[in-house]
Amino acid sequence: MAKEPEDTIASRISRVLADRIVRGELPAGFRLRQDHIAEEFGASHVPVREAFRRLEAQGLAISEPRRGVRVASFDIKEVREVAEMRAALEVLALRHAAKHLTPAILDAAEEATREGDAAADVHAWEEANRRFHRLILAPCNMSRLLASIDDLHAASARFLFSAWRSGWEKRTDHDHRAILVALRQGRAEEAAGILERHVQWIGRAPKSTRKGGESAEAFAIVG
Amino acid sequence: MAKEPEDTIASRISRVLADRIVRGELPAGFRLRQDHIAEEFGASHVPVREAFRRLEAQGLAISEPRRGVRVASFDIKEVREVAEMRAALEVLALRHAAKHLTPAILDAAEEATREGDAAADVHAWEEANRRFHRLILAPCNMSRLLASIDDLHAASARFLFSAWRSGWEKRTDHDHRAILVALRQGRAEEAAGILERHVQWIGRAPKSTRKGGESAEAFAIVG
DNA sequence: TTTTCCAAAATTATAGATAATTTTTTATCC
DNA sequence: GGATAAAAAATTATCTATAATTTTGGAAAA
Repeated sequence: MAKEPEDTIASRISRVLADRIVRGELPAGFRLRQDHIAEEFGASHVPVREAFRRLEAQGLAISEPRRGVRVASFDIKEVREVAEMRAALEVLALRHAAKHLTPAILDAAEEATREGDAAADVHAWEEANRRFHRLILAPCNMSRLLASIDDLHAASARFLFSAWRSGWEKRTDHDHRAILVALRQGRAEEAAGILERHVQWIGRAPKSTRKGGESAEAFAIVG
Repeated sequence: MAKEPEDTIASRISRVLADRIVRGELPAGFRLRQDHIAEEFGASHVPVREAFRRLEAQGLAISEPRRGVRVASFDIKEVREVAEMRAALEVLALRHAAKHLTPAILDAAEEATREGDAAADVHAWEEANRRFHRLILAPCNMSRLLASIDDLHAASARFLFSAWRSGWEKRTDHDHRAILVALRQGRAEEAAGILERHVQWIGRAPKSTRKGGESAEAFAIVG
């Protein structure tokens, strides 16, 4: 039979909850009550508690002993922190991945870029964006590094979805294309430099902000 | 009352087990049986399972559904991976911490270096080394980043302890001193550069290896 | 009306019990 | 003797039950 990625109730619960947190269905500070969640999944609270420990480690929930678990809050400062960590780690991953990249992988990454440009909503864009990054980084073959980057992507996506509650307009991702051009021509360091600046944009207000200022839409959409 | 750092049985178990794994008391591949551990701690297996999830997230254990949890294996490739991640993230942390460093902090870091140089065994050295890094990085005030670095330090220490089963000889840590000199003189970028090279040495065989070759002692002690 | 205290309800953390799976042992066959 | 299969033991994953803690919702006092 087609075996699921993971087989335990705890891992299923943690995946579903992580997804809800990232998508903003569960808002920051929301209290995660173990019995309620257990009931929803038709399980007892034992696997729920295990799922909590996982979410905690991913930075998506915080637990206070005897006082329960809440969806982690995040402010713009933490978004910047995640962006800088991503920049540092993705550059590292790309430097190692570069020598293993094949034309087929780069074609798939270009396809992901096109799908991102054509995305009809923010969720579709995020999925394509994440796929792009994963495609060009996975060949580094460093599983711990990739796992860390995945967790950081989740945090980034959470910010993206929370900031982008309103309409979506298509645009062209020039950074992704420039990265691919550099990689195709074997200029890995240049690609890494573009990637670094690209990811660093997350959580920065774009240059031409109107006086409006504080609005959530005032942040650049990048990733 | 003086409250413990964390208060649940699960967190206590995970801390103790993490320590044993890092120190090599529990060898790679060793099977962690939940009932045995529960019995040792006078607890039930529920908190033990929660501790397992934490160790898994830290990369110290791996869990296969229905087949139990084992101490994570690690080879030289993973040690290098951890070293590179540490280099990338510690440089990032230091760049942010630099502007918040005070003479008092740098004095404490120098004291940690002296204690490392005077250390009588590998455990004392590791403790002092870790303290040095933590002191100069903590002022970056980025909790997620610091937590990641802590986990990577644990992985590094595990390698250090496994490689250094034999005698210990004192030596002087010139890198730490050079970093402190640069920081005292406000040359943060230079300090970051030294730190990067310093951490990158982990898991690299030293230049002047005798033909002996594969022996565990053939790796540089740095960190 | 606001504050303070106390009881009721909800919730967490843990223990003990059970079904299902994996591992080990033992017996059997070639 | 070594391989194989069945039976026994050990172990995992989960559920149900219970003690302890925290939160909630008033009632009494200021």
